[in-house]
Amino acid sequence: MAKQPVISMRTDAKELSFDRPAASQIFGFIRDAIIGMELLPGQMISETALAQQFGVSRTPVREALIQLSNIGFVEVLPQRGTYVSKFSMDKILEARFIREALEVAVVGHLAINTDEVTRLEVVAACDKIIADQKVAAADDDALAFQNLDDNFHQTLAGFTHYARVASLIEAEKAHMDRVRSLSLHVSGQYKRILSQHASIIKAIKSGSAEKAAAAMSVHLKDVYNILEVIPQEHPEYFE
Amino acid sequence: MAKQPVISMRTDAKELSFDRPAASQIFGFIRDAIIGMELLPGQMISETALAQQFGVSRTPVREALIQLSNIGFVEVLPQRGTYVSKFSMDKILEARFIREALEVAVVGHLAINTDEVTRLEVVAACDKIIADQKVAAADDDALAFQNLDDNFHQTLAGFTHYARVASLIEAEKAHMDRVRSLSLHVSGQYKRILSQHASIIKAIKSGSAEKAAAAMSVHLKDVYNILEVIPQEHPEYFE
DNA sequence: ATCCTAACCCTTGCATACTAGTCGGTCAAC
DNA sequence: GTTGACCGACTAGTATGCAAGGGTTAGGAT
Repeated sequence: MAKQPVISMRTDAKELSFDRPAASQIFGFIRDAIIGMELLPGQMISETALAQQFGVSRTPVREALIQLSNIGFVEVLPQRGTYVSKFSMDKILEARFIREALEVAVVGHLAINTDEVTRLEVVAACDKIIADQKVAAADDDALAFQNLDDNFHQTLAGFTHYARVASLIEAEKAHMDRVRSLSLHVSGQYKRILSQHASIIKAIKSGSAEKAAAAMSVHLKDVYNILEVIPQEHPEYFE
Repeated sequence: MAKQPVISMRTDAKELSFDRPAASQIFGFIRDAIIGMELLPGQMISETALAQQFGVSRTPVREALIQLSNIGFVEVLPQRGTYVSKFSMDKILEARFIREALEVAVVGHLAINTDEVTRLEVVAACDKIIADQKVAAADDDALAFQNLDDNFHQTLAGFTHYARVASLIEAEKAHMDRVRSLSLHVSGQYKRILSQHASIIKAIKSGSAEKAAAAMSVHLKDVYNILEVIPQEHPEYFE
């Protein structure tokens, strides 16, 4: 009946739970697949195929894809198709700019616009994360180290109580993580990243907004520098 | 046939052009209506009513409303309805925080990471806008002054060539403009705003990132201070 | 009069069908 | 061999109908 052999009908059929909107769940699945490079930059995404895989109609899939295009993960070309976004140096630099602007403001805010009790809470929470990161570094567990890095930056943003700031930072970081997953030089960077994290916390503890901002700025510039070799290694994913 | 008397079938029927997706056009119309306070905070929005007014089906209207909920202009409650977002001091402060972070970074970037030719272009473009604003202030034309203010900030962001930065700033500013439209004290502020704008440009011209950032920070804090009286004047729009 | 219940109407979420635009291949004309 | 019209198989955009759940209200029992 179907012209397509429907070979992979169940290949990666994900189970959707019933207590949450399907569109939102599908959004999460596809986003994770893109970050995890299961869906490759430039690859076409078929609304109908996804609808079959998830066992739903095109409508929720379509709504998920629109959301993904908002955060720059896919591009939808009317009447032509929907494609996983390729990387571009411009977009990476822009993501770094936005993230640096926000995170610098966050640590500056935490350093001066909070009482000492809160500041100590921040320091305690982040010191714990740094300690865990040292363990992950000793074990050479890049994935755990990565997750703790996420945790570190989200914890800082979380203490501002600005929920959207945290989610913006997370979104910008996700773009970087997608690119970074192409390269695994990370393990060589443990020590530098750890000492940079420590500098940021030290500055917040001392109540110096300038030092905190400067430390965060140094950290992010350094982290993004790792990405500069990737376009040559994987030109097929860039545009 | 219809249970509704269809009284206002044509009340504000907008014409949609055929060369662009309906959903995107409807998004623009509703967003402008919300900024212009034609749709009031807390007011319910009916998908079906809007579909009738625009002469389309619910689908594109629905997609437009989802987009609007992403930028925080409406809230959609499943099975209950879609409502224009009310204001809240928390959200206003957060919008200010994000905007300040980005705009401070923008002027800092322009002050140091550009060659002198570009910097002179920035200064020239902004000086022109400031001159126009002086005229608008002399005429007491608040609307023109407002539009030029938009222009000023968008021009600065535009020179970074980071398109998403500009659009993020615009989005955050839109939230403020919506609140500000409740109050028309603006006319008393012309002189201060003008001199603040001039300070920002002067700092960029001198190539001092610190001074430029500080000047922008002062400006934005001052502008948002105007909003602090509004919750008392219009508690019905706040939550 | 008060409380509980059930029917109804409204909402958004999803499914399905249809429209129109684009790509790719085939085949005829030159 | 090259070009161009045509046709079929895709695509996203839109229309419409149905399902599921919350809110309100009328009506009956107490």
